[in-house]
Amino acid sequence: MTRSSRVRRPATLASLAAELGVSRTTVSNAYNRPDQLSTQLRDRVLETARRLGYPGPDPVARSLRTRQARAVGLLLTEELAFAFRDPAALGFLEGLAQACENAGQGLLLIPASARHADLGAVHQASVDGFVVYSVPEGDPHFEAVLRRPLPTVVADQPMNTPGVDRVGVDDRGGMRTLARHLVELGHRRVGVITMRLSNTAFDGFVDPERQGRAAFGVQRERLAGLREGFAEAGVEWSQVPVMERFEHTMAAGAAGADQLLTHHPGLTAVACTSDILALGALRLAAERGWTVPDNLSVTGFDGVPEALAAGLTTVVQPVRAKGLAAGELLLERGDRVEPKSVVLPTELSVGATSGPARAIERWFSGL
Amino acid sequence: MTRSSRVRRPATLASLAAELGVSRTTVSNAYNRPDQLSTQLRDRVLETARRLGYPGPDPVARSLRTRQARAVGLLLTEELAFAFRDPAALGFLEGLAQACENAGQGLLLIPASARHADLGAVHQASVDGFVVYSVPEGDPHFEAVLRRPLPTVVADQPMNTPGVDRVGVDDRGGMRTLARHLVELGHRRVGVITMRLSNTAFDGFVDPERQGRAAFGVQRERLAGLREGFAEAGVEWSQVPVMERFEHTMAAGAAGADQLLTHHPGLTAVACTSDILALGALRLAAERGWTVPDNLSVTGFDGVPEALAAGLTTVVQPVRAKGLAAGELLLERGDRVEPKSVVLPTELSVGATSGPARAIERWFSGL
DNA sequence: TTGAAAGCGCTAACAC
DNA sequence: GTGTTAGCGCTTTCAA
Repeated sequence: MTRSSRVRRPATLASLAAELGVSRTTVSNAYNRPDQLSTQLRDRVLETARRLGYPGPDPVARSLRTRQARAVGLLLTEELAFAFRDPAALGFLEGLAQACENAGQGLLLIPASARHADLGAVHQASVDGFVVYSVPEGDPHFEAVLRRPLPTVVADQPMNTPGVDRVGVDDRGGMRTLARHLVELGHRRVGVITMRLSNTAFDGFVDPERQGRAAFGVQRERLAGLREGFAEAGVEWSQVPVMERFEHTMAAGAAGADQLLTHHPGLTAVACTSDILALGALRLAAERGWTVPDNLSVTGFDGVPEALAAGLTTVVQPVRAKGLAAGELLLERGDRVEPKSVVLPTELSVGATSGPARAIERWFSGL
Repeated sequence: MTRSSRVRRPATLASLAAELGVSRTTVSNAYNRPDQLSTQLRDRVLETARRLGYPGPDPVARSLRTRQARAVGLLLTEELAFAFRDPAALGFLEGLAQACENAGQGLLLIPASARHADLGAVHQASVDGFVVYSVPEGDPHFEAVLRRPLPTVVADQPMNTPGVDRVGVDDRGGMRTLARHLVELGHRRVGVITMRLSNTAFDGFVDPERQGRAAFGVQRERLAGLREGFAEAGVEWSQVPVMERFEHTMAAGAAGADQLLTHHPGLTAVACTSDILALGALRLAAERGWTVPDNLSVTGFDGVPEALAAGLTTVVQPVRAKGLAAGELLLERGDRVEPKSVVLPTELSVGATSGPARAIERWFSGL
């Protein structure tokens, strides 16, 4: 069978019915309700279909008629390829894919990076609902999703979208616990490296005012958790330098740590709002010849495999479960009308990168 | 705005036209051909749409009419979750996603694991074409794809599907080069660990006859490459023990190596058809207290990050480029009719796990 | 069991 | 710049 013969669409359900001398209903039934017609007739229909090269009911036409697409759309504002590179996103995706597979639904990845300014991809997505993964507040693609008359569940952010289901994790509580851990170890002079707070490219120190205005609610929450945890020990948040990095790579983490520690050489600990950034900070410490945690404590957030393998002290969030929950929330909603919010727990994983604060030693041994 | 009000679909293009007192064409044009009507009228249409809560043209109806879905379907026979765990599959996916994004197309992951015996997901996929990733010969889901009157490109396997585009890598040549490398190092007594040759669960030694019948063409090719490379040095293939493992995990690699080396204690090198298996073999060597490569040489295939980081001698294939090429082949086909085949080069990466054959030493030092 | 009729919501000629 | 007409291919009451 050559490609060209396969690519033409010769037969339709109607033409098949005509050929057979039966009604369209009968042909439709042969595919969709085998119990509605005799076995012989059904076999004759299927056999003739094969002969004519009829590939079965057209899915789009069927969708139009039945009003369902058997697929869920996934909106990420990042480039699609990012989803396959970022370990946390990957875990989420794996869980979501699992939920879809369990329900026999497809998963449509929608191209909606900032590059593509047009919203066509969202408008054109043939899906029964949307999962929105970690998108900043006010994102136009997200707003286009909301305009579609379809059920939607948000994962992580934006938070507090009225009437929309959400699944997230206890970002604030996790970070508060982490802060307490550092406090217990004696750390009072701490610095923070945070992922981007908005989608305008910026790298540098951010004051509390800008922190509060962050378009990424998850980062706001994680910073708030740190603030609360340190406040318990009397550490004034305004005295805690917070370094923002637009890119989310180890290189960005290293550069952020470099800038942070250059301007605040007295820090005994650096808390990062993601593992990737923390791994970068670790790398920088190594470059400077510092021993972790003797000269510097470094912590992360997420609990991605790479970080756990590296022994990073971090807050572990159940990324896979989050993806699974998002999918299930969407797929098993029935006729529920009240929006539902699921918050999954986080857990502190104490690794080998946090230890007692011993700032002075660094000056003797490290430099 | 509450969820329930968003979920209802109140307005259609027709009702909007009626409300406005214009024709449906005009409303359609307002969305699809802004240049076909005056700005004032267009604004009036859009404004009224907002007021009535009309979410814009229904994508399914539009697809039916225009005969395009702006999405490509991806068929993998494995569970979807697998795709997010296997590093080689991940690289492929990343490249493919990139290609889709560049073209403004969605990427639909189709649930088609062996678990779901029904082909509905394939039949129901609203896409403009399919990419099929590494599927065994005779796979029913794949055959269902072929029956759909849509362009299709196969990645890796099955090989030689008439009339269908394919992108793959030089599996055979890569392995031949690897074999020569081992030969140069003096290895003559070698064993092989291969990924599954069919989808019937089997773990154990496989004779050349079963090797030739393998449903996974890629494995056939890699084995053939080894055979040819060793043949040049006069090593008879029938004397080379080949161990098959159904699972594709490090644990499976370790178990395979254990069985292989127990039955053939004289081997000086183990060539694996994937990095994951090779990493498992490495682990086993460590467990036995052997030094690699002094007591045993171990090689892989793929060049995944983990393996490269571990210093594995392996054949590197450009997985990302393969995904990108698959997407581009599908999306940029124009009205080409001749099937096209793209074979990407592979490259030997000599790491720290292959060294001169020194079988005897192992007996003194290792046991 | 089978068939006739009525759309699902939209776009694209083509005419005005 | 705007409207008329004719489907895209299918499912689903409902009646026979």
